[in-house]
Parts: sequence; C-alpha cells; structure tokens
Amino acid sequence: MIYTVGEMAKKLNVAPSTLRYYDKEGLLPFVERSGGGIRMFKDADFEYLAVIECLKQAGMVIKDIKVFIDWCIEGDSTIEQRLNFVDNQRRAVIKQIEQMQQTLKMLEYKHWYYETAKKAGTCSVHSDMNEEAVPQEFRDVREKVKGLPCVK
Amino acid sequence: MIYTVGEMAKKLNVAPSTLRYYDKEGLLPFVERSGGGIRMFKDADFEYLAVIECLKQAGMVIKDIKVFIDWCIEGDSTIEQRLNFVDNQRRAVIKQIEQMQQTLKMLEYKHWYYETAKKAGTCSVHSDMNEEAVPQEFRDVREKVKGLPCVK
DNA sequence: TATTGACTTAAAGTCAACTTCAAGTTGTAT
DNA sequence: ATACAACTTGAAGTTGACTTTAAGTCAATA
Repeated sequence: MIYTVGEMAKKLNVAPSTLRYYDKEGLLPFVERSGGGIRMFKDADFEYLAVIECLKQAGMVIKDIKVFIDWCIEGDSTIEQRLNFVDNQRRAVIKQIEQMQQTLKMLEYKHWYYETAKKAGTCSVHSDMNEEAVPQEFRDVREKVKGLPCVK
Repeated sequence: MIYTVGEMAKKLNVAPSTLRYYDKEGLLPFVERSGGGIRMFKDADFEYLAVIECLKQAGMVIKDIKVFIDWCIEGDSTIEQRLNFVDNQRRAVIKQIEQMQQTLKMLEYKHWYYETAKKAGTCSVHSDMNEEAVPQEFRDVREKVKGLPCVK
C-alpha cells in the first residue's frame, strides 16, 4: 500500500506540512518519490513516523533525531554512539516520568482541594481544617503548599 | 528571608530573565517591591515558583497558568472553573505518563538492541536472530519495528 | 484534452518562551 | 561621596517547530 503525503498525514493525524517539514529536516531519508517527484509513503513508514513521534514526545528535538538517523545510515561504526544516545534518552525519560508523577500528585491534591471547597461553597474551609480531615495521601503535599500566597 | 531576582533565580536554577518574563506575563502578582522598585522574593515564593515549574513541565502554557492565577485572585466565585481546569490537567498528565511509559519501553528495547549489537560488533546479528534469543519483554516492540527502514 | 484537487518547492510568517540589549537606577562596600 | 555589581524597563532578537503563501507541477476523472 502506498500513500501520498496527505494520506499519510491523515493516518498520523498531523498536517501534511508537518511531514514535508520533517522531510526537509532530514528525518525521512527513506521516503521514495514517484517519477514526478511525489512522495510515496509505505506502511513501514507509518511505524517509522510513530517512532519519531514517540521520541519527540519524550522531549527529543528534531536535530537530535536527525543525528541519530544519520548514525543509523552510517552503519555499524556508530553502534557505540547510538547505544550512548539511547541510554541518555532512557535516563531522561525516567526522570521525566518521576517528575510527572509528582505533578500528578499535586493535581490530585488540588482536585480534592477544590472538590471540598465546592461542597463548602468557599476555599476558606481549608484554612481552619484540622489535620484529621485531610486524607492521608495529601498531607505532605498540603504541607508544602501551605505558605503559598493564594494558589494552594 | 528575602531574595533578589538573581538570588531566587539561582535557587531555582533558572535565568533571572526568566523570572522577569514570568512577572511581565502576570505569573507573579504576589511578589512585592522595595521602595526603589526591586523585586523582593520570599521563601513562600520559592514553593510557589516550584508549583509553576511543575505545571509547565506538565505541558501547561504560560497563558493558561495566568488564567488559573487570575481565577485564584478572583476568589470563591471561580471554584467550579478551577476544579474543571485541575481535572482536565490531571487527565492530560495521566495520558502523558502512559505515553512516556510506551516511549520508555521502546528505549529499553533499543538499549538491548544496541548492547547486543555492540557485543557482536554489528547490527546484523538482529536480522538472523531467532525469537527465543529475544528477551520476552521486548518481543512485542520488536515485532512493531521489524519492518522499519533502518532505525529499528 | 481540459479541468481540478492534491502535490511540489522556497521563502516568509507565526507562536511560545525565552534571551539579549540599551539606557538608566538602586543599594552596598570602601 | 564614589564606584560598581546587580537591579530596572521596553524593545528587539533568537530558537524550535511548525504553518502559510505563492507560483508552479502532477495525475486521475469527465
């Protein structure tokens, strides 16, 4: 099965211009062209672009992705670099997940905070709430944001 | 304890210009000034900025953070909006964590891929590797990237 | 074969989030 | 009192990741 840039873009739920941009930046050296110069995406390219999407969403910038692809093209002489690269990326993602989980904890606290405030009709229920009324899992977060100006 | 913009920036490990930018964008309405106009950050502002950092790293844009802060200032009449906002944000973060875990899985596969290739001195060990030699946890990822042009 | 919608490129435009610059002010240390 | 590092502002510049525009080409259909 062969797809034009528009068809592949629809499959990936991105704008066609995004794929053209990736191509221009050297991220798609494997995409072949028709005699008239039209890009012909294959099914494997869908998975390939999904991997790129994955790396991007992990916080990798396009230039770094290009570096990695260039190493892949260069062949076995760059295995060490690629191992290194993947390792750094892996560590960065682990760190990011940890941070995200911190953020989630805070948002869950805030969720409880505003649910409670909503029931009471005012945020001031929280200022004279005794420790026991605060669910166990929120006590440490609450302690941290206690002194904040307003955005608890 | 009181800090200047430079001192607080150092504590937060950001550039002073970043804090001035946040201030200009309305993210720091609680930071007071000296008679001469110099920002005076307090200890509570450190926690406050840490929360902002958290929201930012969760993918929230500065304008949205400002909207939230403005709601906080407005008071109890905006509790419902804030609950809604926090809830959406929470859902988005959960989704992001799930995606990150997918990415991590892929990077762990690649880590194994290049470790193995390094030992063998070539990536071609993978093309004629039988299923049993692939660790259980990598088999599904491997299947997905099997047909990829080069960047497996 | 003519039309038409989707493709092509290069170049310019946009947006968020900063950063840098220029010109001037503050406040501490000698 | 004077120097000097760090502060202030507004405005312009930068970077990354696209998006839009303009001018033209391709290829499937009537």
